[in-house]
Amino acid sequence: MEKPLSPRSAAKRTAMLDAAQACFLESGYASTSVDEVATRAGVSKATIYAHFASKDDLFGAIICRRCDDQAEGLSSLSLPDSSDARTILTAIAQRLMALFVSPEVMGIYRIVIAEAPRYPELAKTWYEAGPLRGKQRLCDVFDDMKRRGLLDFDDTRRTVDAFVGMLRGECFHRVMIELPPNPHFSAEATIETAVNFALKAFAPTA
Amino acid sequence: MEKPLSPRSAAKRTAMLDAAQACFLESGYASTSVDEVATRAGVSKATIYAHFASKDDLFGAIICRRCDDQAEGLSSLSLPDSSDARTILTAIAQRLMALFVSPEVMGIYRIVIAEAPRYPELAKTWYEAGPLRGKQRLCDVFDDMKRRGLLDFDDTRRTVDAFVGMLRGECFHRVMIELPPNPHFSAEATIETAVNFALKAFAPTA
DNA sequence: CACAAACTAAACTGCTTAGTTTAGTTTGTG
DNA sequence: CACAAACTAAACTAAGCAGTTTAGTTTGTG
Repeated sequence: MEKPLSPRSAAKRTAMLDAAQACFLESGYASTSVDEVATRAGVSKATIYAHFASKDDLFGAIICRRCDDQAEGLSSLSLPDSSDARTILTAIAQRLMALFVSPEVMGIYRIVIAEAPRYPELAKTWYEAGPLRGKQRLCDVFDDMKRRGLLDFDDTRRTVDAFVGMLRGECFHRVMIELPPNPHFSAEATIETAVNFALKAFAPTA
Repeated sequence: MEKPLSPRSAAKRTAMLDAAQACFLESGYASTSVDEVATRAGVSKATIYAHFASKDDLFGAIICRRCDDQAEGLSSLSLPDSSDARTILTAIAQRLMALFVSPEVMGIYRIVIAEAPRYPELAKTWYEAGPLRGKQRLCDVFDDMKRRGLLDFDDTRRTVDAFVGMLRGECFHRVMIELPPNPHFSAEATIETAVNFALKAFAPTA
């Protein structure tokens, strides 16, 4: 339903989005000026306003692009074909944790949270394209493990929600507010605790 | 090590901090002007600059005051004197969840996250006075439960971290980015899932 | 090469903001 | 009531910013 868009334009557009994303992640939305974005993108300010109606519109375009990326990234997230619950859960937790603390995902997370009260629809779009879709995929994996007798639990969605939540502890928060890491709460330790926790709670009794 | 401060001054100071906090929580740091704060506090702008060296300084004073409040609030957090693990864990989870989603705590959380990259020491101060101290208190409670044979686990801090993490799931995120609540992930359901999870994993075997 | 679309640098408008200054007023205290 | 500290309203400086305009340049295409 959209643009053929000449190759030259497309390249500029990408450069602008990349630059804007970098600026916003570094300095936040309000503290980033359109001139900065233009300079960083190697583009004139007039060009930015030829592509985007306003600074808000540019912000929206960035979030939407990230949503598309997330959708792609999720479908390529493959898991080991193991029949050991610990192996699978650990692999899931490692991938999730790596995602959560990656600078890009963390940066978007920070900025969406900060701007959510003023851009509720954007926050909604991001949340549904990212965390919600991700959890849906995890539900499929958990259901599959249940079917294979590797785990036993009642409500898949709530179980997955709790499992993912355990990964957002001290370690995650320290990255989020840029505190030095605490070795007692390393990513590995957090993952191990969560997996042990889950195995104890959901090991099949039968 | 500080100021006696006349009662008149102290009242104005409080009014300024209250107004500034409300403004920052509503609109974020960058989007709030000092004039707005002055108007809201019923105070002249000159008075603000008589009390605080800069807008940054004002921001810092707010975070510090919240830290003091948190420290007080935590020590008055009393728990039921029960010998049933479920009762105690549920009470803990309810209090934590109520705290997490309260507008004031949520507002500070959002703003600290958003501004953390630019105010790392403030974020650190806040984190240590709030979440970290809170978890320390929880560790005491968990240790006590272990001593009384109500729970069994290895590493207290990691266990508490995981338990608290489970409360920061879908429900919490929806509040954070102001999405309408999902009945399947109500606060009550989240608490129940987390408590069931913990009881299964940490019920004493002996 | 001619033409149109997309771009550029730079100046410009109009507005907002942090922070200061001034000149005068309120308020508690002796 | 006299005095000093704290306050006030309002004007002011200096800077930054979103967004526009202008006049001219690059670039792919027929």
